[in-house]
Amino acid sequence: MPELPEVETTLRGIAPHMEGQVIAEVAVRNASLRWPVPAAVAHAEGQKVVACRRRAKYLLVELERGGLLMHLGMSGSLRVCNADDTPRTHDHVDLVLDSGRCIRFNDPRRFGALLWWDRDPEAHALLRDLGPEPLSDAFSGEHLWRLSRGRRGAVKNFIMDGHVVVGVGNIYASEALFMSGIHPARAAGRVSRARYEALAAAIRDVLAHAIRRGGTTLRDFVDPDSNPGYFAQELLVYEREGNPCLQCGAAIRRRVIGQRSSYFCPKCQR
DNA sequence: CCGGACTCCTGGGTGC
DNA sequence: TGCACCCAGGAGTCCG
Repeated sequence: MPELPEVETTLRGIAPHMEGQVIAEVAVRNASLRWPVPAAVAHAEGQKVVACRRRAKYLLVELERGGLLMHLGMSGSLRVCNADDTPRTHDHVDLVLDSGRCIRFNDPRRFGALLWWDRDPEAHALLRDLGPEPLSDAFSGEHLWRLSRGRRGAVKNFIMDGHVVVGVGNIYASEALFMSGIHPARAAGRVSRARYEALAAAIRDVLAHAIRRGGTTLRDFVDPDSNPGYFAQELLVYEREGNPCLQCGAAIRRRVIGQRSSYFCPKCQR
């Protein structure tokens, strides 16, 4: 899944198929996702898709009245197919369009979500308290620096906290900290303002680059038209434990921080 | 408010 | 081949 670049790639894949189309049917084969898929998703039927958007890693399908909120969790994906294509294992929900095409939600681990909202998705409990988008003007080194004062938790956990900034998942957190020379376990409150400027720039760069490349392909990510992403081979530290740092040659280390694997260069990152 | 642990679930890889 | 075990991209929730 889906870190932010994969979600953005997914959005760009489905939007042209959905916008302006009427949703003929929401076919739920398995409602037990992270939260039970509510019966209210049927309100989408007969409605035209006004726009598809993304907020953090949530996909928003805006209809004339209300809309759908989707999250891909750790293993979810959407693909575009024909409504009469035979469903595969873990194909839990279809958004069938009047065009005869179908947006099919597949999620082996079922950590994903499909919810309904009535008005103003930004006010939804899941979206309300989120931090800025990393590729927006509201995100900066100054923002990170200000929020981090006095915080003693690891900087890696800090930048992965959606209340601070959205969309920085485990892979890109490791990558951005390497790019800015900051040790992932350093206390967030003990990183200087100048280094937060470098970190914010690295977060932007790594996410923007991954989006341009169509998302990472850590294991089996495919975009909605079933093309794989091509970013994985460019990762600098992630899953490179024991391999030489591309900057200094020291062995990359792996360490669990906040229950997640973190990769870093012990010489380049302080 | 903050930080850490736990939780949901399936599947792929590894080692015996 | 079988099986036990470990690990995995998220993030809400609970508890101290």
